[in-house]
Formats: sequence, structure tokens, C-alpha cells
Amino acid sequence: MGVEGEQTVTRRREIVLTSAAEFIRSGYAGTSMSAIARALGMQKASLYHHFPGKEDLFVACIDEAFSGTHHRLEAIAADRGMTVRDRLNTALDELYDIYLGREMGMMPALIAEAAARIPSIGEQFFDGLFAQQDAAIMAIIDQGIAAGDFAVDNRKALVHMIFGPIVMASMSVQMLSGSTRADSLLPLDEVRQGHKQMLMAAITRRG
Amino acid sequence: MGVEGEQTVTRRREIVLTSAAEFIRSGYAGTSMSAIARALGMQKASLYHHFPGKEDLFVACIDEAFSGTHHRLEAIAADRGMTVRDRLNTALDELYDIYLGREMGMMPALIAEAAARIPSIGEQFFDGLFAQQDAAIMAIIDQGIAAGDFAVDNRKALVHMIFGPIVMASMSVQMLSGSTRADSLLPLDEVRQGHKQMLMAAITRRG
DNA sequence: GTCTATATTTCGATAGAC
DNA sequence: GTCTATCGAAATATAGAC
Repeated sequence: MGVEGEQTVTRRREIVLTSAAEFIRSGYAGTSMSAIARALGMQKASLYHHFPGKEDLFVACIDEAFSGTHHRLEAIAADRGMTVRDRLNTALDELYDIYLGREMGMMPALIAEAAARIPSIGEQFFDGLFAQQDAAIMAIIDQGIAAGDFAVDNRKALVHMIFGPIVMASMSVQMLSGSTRADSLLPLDEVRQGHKQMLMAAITRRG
Repeated sequence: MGVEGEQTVTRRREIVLTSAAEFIRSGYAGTSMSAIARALGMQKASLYHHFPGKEDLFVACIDEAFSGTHHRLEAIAADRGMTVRDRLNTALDELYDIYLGREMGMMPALIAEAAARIPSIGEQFFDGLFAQQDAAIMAIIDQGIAAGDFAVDNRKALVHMIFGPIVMASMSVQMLSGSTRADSLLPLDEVRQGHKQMLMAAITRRG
């Protein structure tokens, strides 16, 4: 691949990252192609040269947001230099860092919103990229079950108890983005530590 | 209050309920005043006779969605005909029925989206109507703590572990609204029962 | 690959008759 | 209280020069 090809890839990725930030802040319908072009410092027509339309650009944003996370979780699951409990703890920290650091927790809400306009998008990502993240986390928990450390009654519910509070924290951050009292109303570190501790307690095998 | 007044109240409530359903399905920016008027079988100009603008109509939808829930939870907390565990269990069922029955779990996502356009809305409802629901649930849990049945380390995290999975389930329903495999991909009853059991286990005092 | 200019539709909101 | 008609702005998307 030559220099031009690499630059094209970089440019495309730059567009996707900027677009994702705009979608996260203003929603799918609330983000215009003009606003994205403005944030990139380019003209709207130039944006349409890289992506055929708004829907395609949005799908690219979802792929970008979730594909990387999936692989990072799998790398943690494969790291046998840690105990299973440490692997799970590291994976949960990774999820919090990614979901809150880039406000990626708004993505499920965005997809739910866009699903009314782009029918295929909902099932495609619930059963695709979401399922991959679920599987990566559950793989670590299955390691703990095999080792006799963990016990899980309801796997589907556990997934919701892992991702639900993280997604809700991200939405709350967005909700309070214009508030000066955001830090006191939503103590993120406290919620994060408490969430991790309650999760660990919930799956730790007793006896 | 005369007949005309009552009809006006009813008409206003009818508009709010229909609007809320439209906002939930298509998002704040994605829902036009024309679409709401069409769903009501009236003209757009008639809609503007009842509400001065889209923002005011949206705020009315949020109030309608959350004010009733708050009072129903408080009624459960005050019912001493049940054990504390049964009160909490009933309150959680009430939350699931309301949040999933009317897809009210999309409201936090809607408010997060609208917060970028209506700056006051985020803090107002996080610190207002949300906080009232949190307090109503925590009041029941505090009854259990006082009775020696429950023990809670991190109250903020517990609130996220109660509402997070419910909100996420509601968003997933929206996400899969166009899917024929929704029931198998998202077994709502299974998730609900598992969530309740894990919550109960997490706050039950041991020893 | 980026630009200016524009086509077409839809948006929130209003005026005024009835 | 509901309607028809309409305004100005902004939306997605395209045409075509450079």
C-alpha cells in the first residue's frame, strides 16, 4: 500500500472519529452532514465524496467504536499472567475507560434511535458487535467457572448487569454535560468501584 | 372545574401521551411536529395552539412519564402489609412494568440527546424527577437496613445497578423493534427475573 | 479530493379565516 | 379549537469546475 492509500485510510478514519463525536453529542437525526463537515473543516460536498450518505457514515462510526473494544477484551481474556479475578477486573476497567473515555456508552442509545429509520441496523449490531463484546466478557467468567472461582445462574441477566450501569453512566454524563454540578451529582469513580465490587460479589462462588 | 375544562385537560394529556410515543420511537430531533400532529389526526397549527413549541411539549412528556412512577413507588414503600423484601420485589416489578410496558426506559436516552439542544433539561431532570425515583427505591432499601435484613456499601452504585439494566433492556427492545428474532435474542422475562435475584442477593445481609 | 452553487424536501413556527 | 396557507431556515444530496 502506497503513501496515497495510507493517507486515504487516515483521512477516512479521521472523518469517522469526528463524526462519531458529533453523533454522540447530538444524536443521529440531530447531527447534520453540514455540522460534521464544519467540525472537520471541510465542505459538505467533500464529505459526500468519502461516504455515499449519512447512513453509511453512521454505520462506519458504529464499526469503529465496537470493533476495537472486542479485540482488547479478547487480549485480556488470553493473558494468563493474571488470575481470573484480575482478568475480569482488568476487563471491566477497560470497558469503563472506553465507554466513558470516549462516551461510547451513548452508542446503544444512538442505535436504538436510528433503528426506527434504518431497520436493519438494530438486529445487525445487537446480534453482531454487541454479541462479540458479551462473548468476550463471558469467556473470562467461564474461565472462572471452570476454575471453581465463579458461579453464575443467569447469564443473560449478568450481561445486563455488566453493561447496563456502564451505559447508564455514560448517558448520565451526557445529560449533565451542561451542568456545573455534574461531579457531585454523579461521582463516577465511586459508582465504578461500587459496580465492580457488587459484580465480583455476585459471581463469586460461596462455600 | 366544568366540562370544558375537563375536556381540555384530557385533550392535553392525549397529546402528551401520543407525543411521548413518537419521541420514544424516533428520538427528539427525529420527531417532527408534523409527525406528532399526524399521529393525533390533527393539523400542525392546532398542535401549536396547545403547546407553544416543541421543547415545551417534550418537557411535558418527561413530566408525564416520571411523575406517576414516583408516586406509585412511594405507595409501595408505605404499604406495611408486606415484608420489606416483598415491598422491594413489588417495586422492582413496578419499575419493569412501567419502563418496559410503555418503553419509558428510552427517556434517559432522549433527555441525554435533547440536553445538547436544551441545556437546562439535563440537570433539571437528573436532579429532579430521576432523584425522586432513586429516593423512593432507596427508601424501601433503608427500611430493610433498619430491620437488619439488608446491607448496602455503595448507594450510588446500587442505584445504577437497579436502573441500568432496566434502561438497557428498554433500549434493546427499541433496537430490535424491527427484528423477527427479538424474543430469542432478548429473553425479557429471563433477564428480569435474573436481575431481581442478583439484586436481592447483593443487598441481603449475611451472617 | 476539495470546492461553489444549487436542487428539492422538510423543518419549526406563524397568520388569519371560521 | 381547528383549519388552510405560508414563511424563512436548514436538511440531504447532487452537479460540475478546478
